[in-house]
Amino acid sequence: MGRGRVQLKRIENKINRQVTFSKRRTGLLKKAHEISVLCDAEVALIVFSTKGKLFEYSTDSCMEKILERYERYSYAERQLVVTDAEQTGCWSLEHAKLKARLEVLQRNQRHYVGEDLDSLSLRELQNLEQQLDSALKLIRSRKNQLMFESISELQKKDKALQEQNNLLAKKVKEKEKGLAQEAQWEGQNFGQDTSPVALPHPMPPLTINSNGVADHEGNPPQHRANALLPPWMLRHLNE
Amino acid sequence: MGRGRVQLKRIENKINRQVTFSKRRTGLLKKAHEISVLCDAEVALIVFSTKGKLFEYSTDSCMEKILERYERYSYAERQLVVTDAEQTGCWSLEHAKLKARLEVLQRNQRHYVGEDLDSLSLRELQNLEQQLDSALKLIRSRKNQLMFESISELQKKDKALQEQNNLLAKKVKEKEKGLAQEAQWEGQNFGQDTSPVALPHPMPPLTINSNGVADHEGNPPQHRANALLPPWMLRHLNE
DNA sequence: AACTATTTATAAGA
DNA sequence: TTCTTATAAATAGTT
Repeated sequence: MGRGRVQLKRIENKINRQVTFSKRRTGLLKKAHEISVLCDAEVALIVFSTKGKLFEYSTDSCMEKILERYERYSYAERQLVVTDAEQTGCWSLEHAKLKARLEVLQRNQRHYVGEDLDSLSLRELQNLEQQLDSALKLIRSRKNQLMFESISELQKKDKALQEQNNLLAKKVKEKEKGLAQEAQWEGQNFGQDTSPVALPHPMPPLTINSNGVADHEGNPPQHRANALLPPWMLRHLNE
Repeated sequence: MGRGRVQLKRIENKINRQVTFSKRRTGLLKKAHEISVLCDAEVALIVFSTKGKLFEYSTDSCMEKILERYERYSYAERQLVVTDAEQTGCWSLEHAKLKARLEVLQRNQRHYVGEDLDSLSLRELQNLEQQLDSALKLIRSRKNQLMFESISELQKKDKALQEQNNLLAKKVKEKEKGLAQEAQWEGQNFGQDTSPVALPHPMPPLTINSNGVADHEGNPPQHRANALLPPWMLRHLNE
């Protein structure tokens, strides 16, 4: 569009090239703006002159926004990359993957606590129910195992303490006797309370089914555990 | 440049806009390429259509290189310089954070499906149990709601079909009468089977408790639902 | 997707 | 650079 045809090759005359650059750059930016407005498109145009000067146009002056959109779009399209610039891209890809995975997990997590269920189909709900149901069984089993371990440990301790108690009581009695004799001999007596200590919580007999699972039928399990256990046991639950 | 002036504003006619976009896009890309070659400039052009489709041109197909150059240039210009190392560090920090969060979520997720329970204390187990228990309640409630919705919808359909069926049966009978009369007159009869079609699954009466939750006590819920529903219902469960 | 009447862009000249 | 102008290119409306 001018007084002569132009071949598509670098203009060798420096002045000419500079002039043409100036004119065409103006035209290009104008056309970029036009298509953006006329056709409701989002355009980003970046031009570096030979000398390194920057000219740019972007729809609504949101260059960064558009470039980000571009990155997202083109990463989704692309697959693997290698060079320096591309290594950066690869990292960002990793990042995007991580993010996506995180989102999936978070979504699942919400489902596991019973939130956001409206987005699930009946089939999915059924799977979820099944999964939670069996998880719950495992958890209860483990919980009971831990509780019974605690109990038997405490029972052992209890027994050991009682024995020690008896032993001490015996010794004290013997000492008393000796002292009584000395007192007979020396006319003195340092008397003490030496009756055996009564244990506060005699353990009830416990029966456990074969795999260590106590039965939970229907009702709220959390109250259940508390109701079954004496206070000292609850204190023991704090790990 | 066409048969009429064009005002610089969005083309309202959708078809026109789409056509114009296509034409101008071609022109724009061509011109971008031309200035790039003729004037030895580096050009990056990104266009998103209204519908979100991407079109791009970049000198030597090095979009990323040019975008990086742009970032450097424009950051330098804005004096918002973040050094390369800093940028990397920041990004890597983000990355690490994401990863950590992911790990936490994954750990939780395992607990939610009843795995890796040995690492939990009795207290934690109890919390988990409680959480899953209430989630399960919510899930079952939602599931039942969905099922009942399906059922009532199908009941409606059933009713409508039955009515239509009756109507059709009536019509056929009338036609038959007419034909019979004709046959009397003409000595012929084109008889057809005109009895109403029997519906295969008459719905049982359903009762629902106030918040749409059917009771699940103890046993495997997945078998439960299947056992409760006739085969046609199960087919309906595939969302 | 073609066609073509016009408008627009721009090469060359001043 | 900028303006002018002849001409090439682009494209709006039409088929």
